[in-house]
Order: sequence, then structure tokens, then C-alpha cells
Amino acid sequence: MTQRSTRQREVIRDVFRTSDRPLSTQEVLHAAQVHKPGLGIATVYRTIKLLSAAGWIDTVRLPGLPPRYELAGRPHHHHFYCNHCGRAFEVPGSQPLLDALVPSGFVLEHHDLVLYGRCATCALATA
Amino acid sequence: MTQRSTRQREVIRDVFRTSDRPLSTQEVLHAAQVHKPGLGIATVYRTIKLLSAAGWIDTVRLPGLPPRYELAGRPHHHHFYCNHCGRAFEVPGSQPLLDALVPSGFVLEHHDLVLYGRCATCALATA
DNA sequence: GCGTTATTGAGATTGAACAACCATTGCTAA
DNA sequence: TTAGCAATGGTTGTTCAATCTCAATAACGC
Repeated sequence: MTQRSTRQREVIRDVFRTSDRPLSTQEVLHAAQVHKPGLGIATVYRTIKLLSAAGWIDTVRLPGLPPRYELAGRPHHHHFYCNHCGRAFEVPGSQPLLDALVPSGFVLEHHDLVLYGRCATCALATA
Repeated sequence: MTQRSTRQREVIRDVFRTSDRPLSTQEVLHAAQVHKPGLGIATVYRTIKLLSAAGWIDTVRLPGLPPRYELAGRPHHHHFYCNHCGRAFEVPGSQPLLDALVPSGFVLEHHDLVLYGRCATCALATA
């Protein structure tokens, strides 16, 4: 016997499946507690680590903020961070001519483009 | 009397003036201690806060890493982070068509493009 | 010089994210 | 069913960046 299927893990996986944006541990906790009251933060951290190790979710790192997580295997995209409500969103990816930027001798492996501003909801609310 | 000119602050400003890349607090500490042995980390933090408030340096935020600092007022550019030695570098800026990426209703205020890979030194060393 | 007081350095402290601990709970394979 | 043990939840511990404390130091106006 190695790995068991528990209600908590089911709920957490569902949270990711039904989200269209990357989620922080706190966001996962609150969303999961709706369907499984009493679920603890320790279980969120443990399950995220499991899902991450299994390649089921990807880690999204934003400057100065705790990491967010999203379903793995999505097509190339970037992220938009709302300065007002603190939520992260997914934006369609483009492949700009990054190679032209890389200095001679440097080897490019990966890149992150993060956009900052106001999401549609917050832009309306503070217009 | 309001603000004094101390050897420590002079040294820290010189560190930034003679660097061609953004520096972390630890990098500033080590570079400054060469010219002022015994200089403490608290002074680095205090001076960085001062210089930042004065608009003399800009903060460079990298995902999942403590911030770096660089002389303010440089032309538009991006940053390259070496996964091997942990140093950040400046790369020439381009203005990609970001507006096209922003979803309808969202308001774009700022953006960060970070490249990851190996700097020239580390690429050579591990080739 | 001298005295005032801004500044410093070392260590203690905070705050946040996350791991570890452990008694209890509840899958699951006979 | 039920025994065995993986998983949970509440809490404490750990780690690291950054701030605070405070006695000692050193700018600088006079």
C-alpha cells in the first residue's frame, strides 16, 4: 500500500481543475474548505508538494510573492498580477524574439514575463 | 543637522556606481566590506532604503528571489538570472507588443521580463 | 577641539513560508 | 469487518530576509 485516495486530496485536485488562474496556498485552502470544512493548511502544503512532484501542477513564481500553482501542461502563457486584489491571471503567450536579447556566451533556458496592473473587475471598481 | 556623509554610505554608493549589474544586499555587503571592513548588514539595509527613497537606486524584483538593486535612471532593459552562480545581469530592452497580450478590461501598468539560463562564465565552466 | 547627535555594528527579534511532529482519523486489502 | 498504516490537523520548529535595540562611535557646526 503506497498512496491513498482521500477526500481532502480529491477536493484539492478539483480546486485546481476548476480554476482558470494560478492559486496560492491560501487560495487553495479557502476554496477547498468550501467542500471540506476543517481541512488544514498542512494538508494543502503536503498535497501541493505531492501534485508538484508528480508533475500534475506547475509552480508559478511572482516577484516578492509566495508561489502560485496551476495545472501542468498548459500551452505557453504568461501571467498578469492585479496590484489591487492580488490575484494572478493567465494571459496568452507569445514567443518574442528573446534570443536577440541574450548577450554573447549566455545560454537561455527559460523566461518569465509578468504583467502588472488592474484586472477587469478592479479596473471597473476604481475607474 | 539632518543627514551625515559617512564612509559606509560613500562605499555603498561606490559599489553601485562601479557595478554593471543589479546587486543583492549580500552582494553589496561583500563588495562594500572590501573597502570598509567590519561594515554591517544592518547598514546595508538602512543605506539601500535611504538611496531607494531618494530615487537614487531602483529595485529589481526577481521571481522567488530577494530583490536586487541598481542605479536609477537606466534606459529600458530586462534582466538575466544565472541559474548556476545566482548573479543577475542586465540585458538590452526591447518593447514587445505587450498590449496585445492584455485581456479586455485589464489595465497594464508595468511589466517584468526575466530570462533564466547560464551566464557566459558558468556556461563555459560547465560546457 | 568639543559637544551634540546622527550613524554604526552586533546581536536579538520579527514575520512569513513551509517542514516536522504526533496523536487521532479513516482508507483499504484481506 | 477489521487490522495495519497512510493521511490528517493542530501545533511547534526551522529557515531566511529584514528590522529593531542600544551602547559605542564618529560627523560636523560652532
